[in-house]
Amino acid sequence: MNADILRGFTEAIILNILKESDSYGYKISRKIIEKTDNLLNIKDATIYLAFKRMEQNDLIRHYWSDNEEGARRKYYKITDKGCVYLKDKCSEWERNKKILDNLLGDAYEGKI
Amino acid sequence: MNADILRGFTEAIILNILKESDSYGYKISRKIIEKTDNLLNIKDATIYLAFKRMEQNDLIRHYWSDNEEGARRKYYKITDKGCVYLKDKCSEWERNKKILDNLLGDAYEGKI
DNA sequence: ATATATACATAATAACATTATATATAATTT
DNA sequence: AAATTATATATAATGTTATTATGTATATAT
Repeated sequence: MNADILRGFTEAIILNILKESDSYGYKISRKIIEKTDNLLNIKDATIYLAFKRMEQNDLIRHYWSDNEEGARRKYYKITDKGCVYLKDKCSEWERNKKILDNLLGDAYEGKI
Repeated sequence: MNADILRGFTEAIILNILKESDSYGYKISRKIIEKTDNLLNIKDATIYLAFKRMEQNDLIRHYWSDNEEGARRKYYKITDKGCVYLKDKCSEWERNKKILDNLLGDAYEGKI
């Protein structure tokens, strides 16, 4: 449940969810838990902070939902810049996987 | 060259090198650069800070080299506890790889 | 003689995730 | 009806770790 390895990738995780469809904090939080079978639980505060950073960097933009009933929801939409960022981050992830696999490679005899 | 994804894994990288043979800061630094073909350059200060933390947690122990000529070297040796820690970190890495692959999986069409 | 490589160390800074806390509404349970 | 839980957003305080900057010292190469 330690999310430290994912440091720096919270934004990419969120962006990849937003690429499928616009969404909002609470739902994204639940989706990550569901998608990872409860192995990764990114905290609400982490997500809202990431939203803030990403909107400042124009990776996402928000709008408020117009539903009268139910609690208000702040929806986010990925921007073109966000798509590029996501693609770059995926490349970075592939590269980093190779690097760390290489550096830890021979420590594996007897995996999980 | 961004080492942020490796945050939390600097210690495992060092321990894996120490598992092969006792070594010291400068040499480990060079070895990581060499092993990753210059893709990962963990800074000296990062390594020495990691040494400090790991020695406090009894993952490694040091001794000074007795060579009269040449600059003095502080060698480090992995402990049993360090071996266990390394093994755990490798499991964690395998687990985290699956999680992030899962979460970024469909953003891949068109890898590096 | 000077520059570069080797070698260690610490303080200051930056970045990001978590915890704690606050607010508010809707739905469910007792 | 009251209390609890789920839904929903937000910020301040804290903790961890990596980097940059800086300092010291010796050995080697130019």
